[in-house]
Amino acid sequence: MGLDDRKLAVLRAIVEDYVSTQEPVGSKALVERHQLGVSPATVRNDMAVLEEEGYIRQPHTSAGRVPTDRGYRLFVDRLSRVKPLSPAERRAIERFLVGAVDLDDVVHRTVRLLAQLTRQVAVVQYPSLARSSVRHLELVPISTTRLMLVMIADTGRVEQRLVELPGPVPADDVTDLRRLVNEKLAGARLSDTPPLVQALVEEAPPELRPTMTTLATVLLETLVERHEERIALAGTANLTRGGLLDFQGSLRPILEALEEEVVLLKLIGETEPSTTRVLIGDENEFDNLRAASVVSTGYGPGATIVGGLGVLGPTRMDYPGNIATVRAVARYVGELLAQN
Amino acid sequence: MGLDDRKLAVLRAIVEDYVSTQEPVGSKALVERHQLGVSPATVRNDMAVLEEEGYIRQPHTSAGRVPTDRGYRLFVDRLSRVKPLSPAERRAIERFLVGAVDLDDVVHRTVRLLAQLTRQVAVVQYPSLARSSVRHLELVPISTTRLMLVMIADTGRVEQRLVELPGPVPADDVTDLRRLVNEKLAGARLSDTPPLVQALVEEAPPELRPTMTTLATVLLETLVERHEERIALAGTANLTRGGLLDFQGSLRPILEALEEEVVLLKLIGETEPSTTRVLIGDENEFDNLRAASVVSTGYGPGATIVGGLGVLGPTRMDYPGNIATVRAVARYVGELLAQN
DNA sequence: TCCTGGCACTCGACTGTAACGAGTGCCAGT
DNA sequence: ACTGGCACTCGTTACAGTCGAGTGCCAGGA
Repeated sequence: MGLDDRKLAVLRAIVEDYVSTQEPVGSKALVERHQLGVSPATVRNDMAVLEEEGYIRQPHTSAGRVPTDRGYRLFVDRLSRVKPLSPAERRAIERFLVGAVDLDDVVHRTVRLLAQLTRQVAVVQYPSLARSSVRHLELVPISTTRLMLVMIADTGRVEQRLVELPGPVPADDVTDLRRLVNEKLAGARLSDTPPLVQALVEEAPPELRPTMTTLATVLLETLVERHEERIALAGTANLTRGGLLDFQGSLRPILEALEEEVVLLKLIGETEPSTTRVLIGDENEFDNLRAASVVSTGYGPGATIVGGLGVLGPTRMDYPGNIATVRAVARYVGELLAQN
Repeated sequence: MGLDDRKLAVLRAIVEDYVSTQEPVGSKALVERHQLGVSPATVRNDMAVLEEEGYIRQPHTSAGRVPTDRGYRLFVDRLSRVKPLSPAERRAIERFLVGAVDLDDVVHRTVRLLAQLTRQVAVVQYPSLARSSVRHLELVPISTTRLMLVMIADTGRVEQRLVELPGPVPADDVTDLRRLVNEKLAGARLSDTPPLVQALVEEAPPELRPTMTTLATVLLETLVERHEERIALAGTANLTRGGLLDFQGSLRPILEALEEEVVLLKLIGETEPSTTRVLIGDENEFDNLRAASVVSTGYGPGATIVGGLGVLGPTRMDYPGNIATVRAVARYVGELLAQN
């Protein structure tokens, strides 16, 4: 159980070397590349202890050691300081995000930026509707029996949905509906809307009742229940770095997982306040992603969190660097959102 | 030069066998599996001719033959009939597309469906704005100096963009602007708008002039010039089938190409009327995709084409099957759009 | 008690050799 | 014009042997 300072230093050295060389690291190479002040034999003894405790393992007898998930965990928790970003990186972030005109634009730029800086797969969740407020609801007549419902959230997100009306509705009624809906819902948090929508139906003047009922259904369905979350993804080509050594030879499970929005949301969707989360190897709940790690954090204007973003890569990744980048990008995006 | 019927039959057999087995096919196996009515030796002679003409090649001496891009081309053009879809496939298409509520929804379902049916990477272009007409333009005040401009196209596409106004604009003016803009632009084809937008500015009453100018700039920028095209992608995990044999071992170039919208648009964006297009191997213009083939076609309500869709996979793909599926899906999507 | 040098051992990576067999090209015969 | 036969090619597989990185253990020394 006793892991003295030197053993920890050895573990740190193993993680760092393995991450950069991608090859099992042996005792001799270790003392050569790090100033440990002891001989290979001593390091070997330490390694034996570390292995017994489950922090490292040998791919096969007579090979060097490789960190286990548990080893990475210890490394992340206790052995690494977050790497400060280089000025070049800071500049890249600013340059990349300046000039975004749109929420869509912001999200796309962000996800590409993250992928480029970390050289991993990047994931950005659009501001969650559940954490947004309604800024405005617009009803646009498409035909006499069809409306386009457009909702604009305070985060800049815009959602639309076609509404099939039970019968023809004159233009004046649409104006009334628009007014009623906005009076009731504008400014409300999305998560608080269900009772308000209910009230809308009950308080509607009789002649608008059926239309309002339809509208209410769509509102609840689209804006609260259905695919209320959106995700942007970039950098899948980065999975092929380290030529098949990571991910034991098959990208298939990873690519499959990346196509599932639900999976991505669980991985990078914000949960706790604003801590950066690191999921190493099988710490995540998906079998397909047992060989992958995820670094994620929440972002939002000011102190509030409206969504999550992060990167996914092999367990053998540069945790300190990626943590720093993810945090920095999240902060910049937050500032950008705050300006709007 | 003389390719008699039997030689063509041999080529067809080679393509079919290679596509299904993924292994170079030899003369003996060929006569066993197809009723060619001649001996292996004869087939060998035919093969020698086919090789000389560049339709097939040997990976190495004493291996079977493999079709070249040119061979696939001949196969597609002259040796294959489009495979009729199985009833199961037809049912799958209908089941999948029924119940779509949204343009977004339609596109997402379509792209997943295509990926699933063909077991390739599927690409669907959103209805092109250039080929759409404006149904309605909405201006939503966000603050006194900011508007959200929302455009709804007749294809169901909705685009929005934040407009930073030169100065505060009262609500009444916004109403006027909305009316003016819609009077001028509603119903116009997007591609015809530039002169109309110009006229809008010139005809605007003096007090609205500066605001209208800003609005006009954004309109032109966002709706006509900038990322006016959108793309949905699915099935990248299918690239890993045939375990690295296709794509000579590295998915990297393919994944990189798939992240470039421009590339995808060039590949599946509609061009000629409504023919199905097949690009085999290096027939496409991208180095990264020399090992890939693309089957694509246009879709749209009725006879008009508003966008493209297709699949991308290894040159060794089931062309007749994929052509049939792509066409069928395009037709169904067209019908779906026509209903709205 | 802890560290070190030494030593025997393991085992994957690499090399060379040999046997195998799928597939070919060519030719003489029908 | 097709066919059977035959020699040849060459990748694949199996096996043996060598090499060397890396280990575990132990006895000796600070």
